[in-house]
Amino acid sequence: MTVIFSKKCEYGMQAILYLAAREKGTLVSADEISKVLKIPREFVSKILQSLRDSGLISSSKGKSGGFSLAKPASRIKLIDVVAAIDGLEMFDSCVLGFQECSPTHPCPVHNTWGPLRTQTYDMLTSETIDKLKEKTLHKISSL
Amino acid sequence: MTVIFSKKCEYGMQAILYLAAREKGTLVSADEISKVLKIPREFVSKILQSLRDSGLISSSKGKSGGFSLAKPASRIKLIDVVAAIDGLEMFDSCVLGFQECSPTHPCPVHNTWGPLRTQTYDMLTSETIDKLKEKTLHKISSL
DNA sequence: ATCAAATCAGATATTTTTATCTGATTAAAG
DNA sequence: CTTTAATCAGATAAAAATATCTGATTTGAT
Repeated sequence: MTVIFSKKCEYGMQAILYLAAREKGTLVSADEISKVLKIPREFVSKILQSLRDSGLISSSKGKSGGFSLAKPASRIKLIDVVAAIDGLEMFDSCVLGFQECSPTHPCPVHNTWGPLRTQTYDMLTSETIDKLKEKTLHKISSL
Repeated sequence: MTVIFSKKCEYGMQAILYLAAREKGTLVSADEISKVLKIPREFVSKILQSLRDSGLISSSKGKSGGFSLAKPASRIKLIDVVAAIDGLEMFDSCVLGFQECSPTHPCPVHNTWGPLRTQTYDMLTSETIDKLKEKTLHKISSL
């Protein structure tokens, strides 16, 4: 049973949205993120580390350390998080799992699937973390 | 890294499409399906068994036994295979992984994601195995 | 200086998915 | 009636995804 993105990726998107929503110059600890978003602490910690490695967020160690966005929220898109965690393979591999699936050797749903995939990609590319800030605040307040 | 459907589901869709394309009253063995579609024999065998349990295909044992569609290809849709194998949870769970995600407590991408998901669902619902028969034949001939 | 609170890296554990093995059963054909 | 080619059920194995543990390091505050 699949749900588009891996748990890691879902958590990563939640976390980075939370960072953007929560941000007022202060650093946010993995512990806080874990508690608010109900993600296992050590797991979200690893995910945050990988997002840092990808350059989307930055971290500082020691007491009162934590995480923050590495660049303006307006310059971070959902697709960046997907690319960093799940990769973009899903956007150019065959939905029916055929090895080669191209315009010259299309799978049976190649043409109907294509536009849907493109729309999905475009959506993830146009949604910046910044644009989603208000909605994230609302969502968080209901957790 | 996710690709929408599980391997099982991809293989299941390929196999049922193959059955429809291949069908001229004859039964098709798991071995043939495995070879043509390059799916591990015992694995596709299990998948075929589960599709039989779901009532989409039927099987007969013994020499010259094999599998065939359990009903007219025009009455089998891709969504039936997805429902049988991966389940339909992906069509009503939150794409960002939030526990509750509803119009009253929407996740940040609830409204942009909704239409895309609906379109995807509709596509899988309108594509019958029968309609995809010709395209499947073309695809098979290139394997 | 010591303590406390945090990240960090690497190892380990658990669960799920993917794949294979074993042997039983069935049924057509020689 | 024996052989052969197939499904079938259940167990097992291997790989990947998810989650946890351990202890080291960093850094601000007491």
